[in-house]
Amino acid sequence: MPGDRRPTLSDVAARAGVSKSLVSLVMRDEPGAGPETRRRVLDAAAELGYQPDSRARLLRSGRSRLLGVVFGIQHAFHADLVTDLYTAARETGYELALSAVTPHRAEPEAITGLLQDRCEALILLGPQSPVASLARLAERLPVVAVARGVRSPAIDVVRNADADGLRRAVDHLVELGHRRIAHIDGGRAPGAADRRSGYRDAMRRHALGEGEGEWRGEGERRGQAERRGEGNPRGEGTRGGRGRRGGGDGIRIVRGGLTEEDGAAAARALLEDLPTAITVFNDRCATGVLDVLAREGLKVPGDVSVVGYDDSHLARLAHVDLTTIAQDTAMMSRLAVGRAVARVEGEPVQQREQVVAPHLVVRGTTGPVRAGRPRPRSRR
Amino acid sequence: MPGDRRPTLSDVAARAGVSKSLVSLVMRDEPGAGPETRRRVLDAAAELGYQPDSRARLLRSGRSRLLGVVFGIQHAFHADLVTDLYTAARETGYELALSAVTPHRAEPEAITGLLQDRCEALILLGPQSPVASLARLAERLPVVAVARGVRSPAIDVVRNADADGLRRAVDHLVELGHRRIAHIDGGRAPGAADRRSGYRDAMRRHALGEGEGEWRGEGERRGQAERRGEGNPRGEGTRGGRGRRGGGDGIRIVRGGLTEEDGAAAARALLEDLPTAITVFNDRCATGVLDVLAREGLKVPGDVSVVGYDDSHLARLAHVDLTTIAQDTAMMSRLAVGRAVARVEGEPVQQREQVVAPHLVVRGTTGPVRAGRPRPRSRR
DNA sequence: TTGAAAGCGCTAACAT
DNA sequence: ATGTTAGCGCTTTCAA
Repeated sequence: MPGDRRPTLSDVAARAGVSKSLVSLVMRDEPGAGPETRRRVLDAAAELGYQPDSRARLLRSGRSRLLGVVFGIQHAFHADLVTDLYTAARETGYELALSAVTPHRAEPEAITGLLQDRCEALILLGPQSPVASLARLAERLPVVAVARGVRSPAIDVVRNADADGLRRAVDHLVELGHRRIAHIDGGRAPGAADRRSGYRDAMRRHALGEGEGEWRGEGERRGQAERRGEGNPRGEGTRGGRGRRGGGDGIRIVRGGLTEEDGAAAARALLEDLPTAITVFNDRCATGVLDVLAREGLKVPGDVSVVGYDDSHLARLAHVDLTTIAQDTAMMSRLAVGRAVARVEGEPVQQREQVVAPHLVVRGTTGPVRAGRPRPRSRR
Repeated sequence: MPGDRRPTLSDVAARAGVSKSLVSLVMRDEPGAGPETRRRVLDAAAELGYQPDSRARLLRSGRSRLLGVVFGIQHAFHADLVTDLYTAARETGYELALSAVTPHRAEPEAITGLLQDRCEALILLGPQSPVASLARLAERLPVVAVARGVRSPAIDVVRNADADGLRRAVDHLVELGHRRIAHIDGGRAPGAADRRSGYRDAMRRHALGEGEGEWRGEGERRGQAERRGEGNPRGEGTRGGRGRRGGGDGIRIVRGGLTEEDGAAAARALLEDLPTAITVFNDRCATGVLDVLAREGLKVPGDVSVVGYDDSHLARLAHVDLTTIAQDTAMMSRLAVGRAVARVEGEPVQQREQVVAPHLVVRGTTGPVRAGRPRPRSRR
């Protein structure tokens, strides 16, 4: 019952009739113990239900072999990354210490916890802290930012080529014959600026770039500041912008966001003058778009094609079956863990930033462009 | 830079010109140090960027003040719980240690990690392990199971009154005039059996209970075994059952599951003979139902009313706006943490099982029953 | 191959 | 109010 003291190394040693040192060796699978001794020790440990105390172990050895991971508990994409991070870490002999960012637990708090646990490096998923404070953090221990480009020489970055991803989405749609292609963006979310420019570049490359209009309902101009992605990417300023176009092809960017709701709002804004294809900031947002389209009685991909981003679980669901741009989370996780370990072990490092190529996953929401204008069946 | 040794208590003591004990006291905010000393120590600590080493601290004090939390990283509902668990823990002076279950990291592994961290109690969200192994675990330390009823005297349980929840859903629909009410269940997921019986009971109480038919496509009969909720609740046996009814009111249960996909499949099965209202195992599954209904051109709640379960983020999204049964995650989290702490501190405990009442949250997917039969616009 | 002893950074008990 | 000492459970010398 919970009340007996837990067995320690000494208990095992006593029971096996050997010294603590031997038990220590055996438990860590180090060479230096005879086979017979090894067996006796293992038996004793099993009988006592001995579990090594990681705290004492790490205290003494001076290192924790712990990689701290900060993630947003509400982010499906972070969940995918964490899953792969566990796998990647297992191969390196380091353990993961998880610390969640929640609506009531901000990033600094999540980080502090990990520092007290003496993590040897930090892997931050989509970090929201200002670059300056991340840089300060990096003075204390290696910091790897994943899925957000951080412009600081002190911080390693693993991200996917966002611009490239959107280029692939547009290329795919153009191949299918689409010319009226809109983009629902991610506002100030990490990666959103790059995805916007990827969309813009691709449109121009296909000679669909003329006639770009205002895209923010508030009439606010896009500035440099937003490229830095500072501030909270969620929950503010995501009201759907009004896409104003007089017809013809052209770049058309509507303010979206990270959530289903953002996507739904943006989709409603597009209904006035529907394009034949929509590229969306991420899968979650695309789900909201699909939902609105369905309620309007529009066929996907018959009337409108939709491309998401992330290849999250959502996209793979049979009834969603979303064509999307996949981020290679397994690769990104391996790189993040690898880099963290390299820094901890003082290995030389080439490039501070590692960019992973995304790839297109064609599913059921994209198809050839149709003749004639789709009409929404009704307004909700 | 990462390379200088981190400052220790002794460093701070030396810098402040006092003993380690004083620093220790000050850092823990314990009484016993003069105000002047306190200030000097705090300054020194700040200048050095000192962070206490939780491992050493806990090693020495003989306890970890750590509550281990095992959660499924893909479960949105678990994310809500973890969010609230952090909040609840903060008030008790205990810290949370998170350990995720992923597709490549099973529950036993997640638990082992926490044991090595010397957690003083374990809070398991929707544990999947067999009761026997949970009971064995409970011999070593207090174990609290959340959101799954575990029938073992050794384990504390915090769950919501699932049957009651479904009763509320049915009552609500009946008040709106519905009589043809179906239930899409959660298969063998934790809580699914209770929700089924809640649905059944409520239907009978409203004299809508006659005429229950087969509900599993496989022709399999419901047995006692499934009530125990053993085995993997995900991914198997979730093919949509065929609801066979000849018209008239009655109990109608269709096999669903936990995911959007399960809901979509079940909804398609219902299309043949559409009820006026559907109660669904959970919000995620209900989302799949809504999706299929929208694609069929059916109005919600005009043609069909839908009630979910969980009041997860999904349900709250403006464009989903799902009427649902809310589990009080804040309360459940408080109870779970409270119980874990009580066990750790040896306080006497009344009931092993704490059941939280769910409540109805009326949103936009339920409305008065309509005259006439809805017709699906088309088959997908 | 094995064992004895020191000490990781901290807290608790006991001085002063 | 402050300092001294011992020792948590383990790993790491170092010696046998």
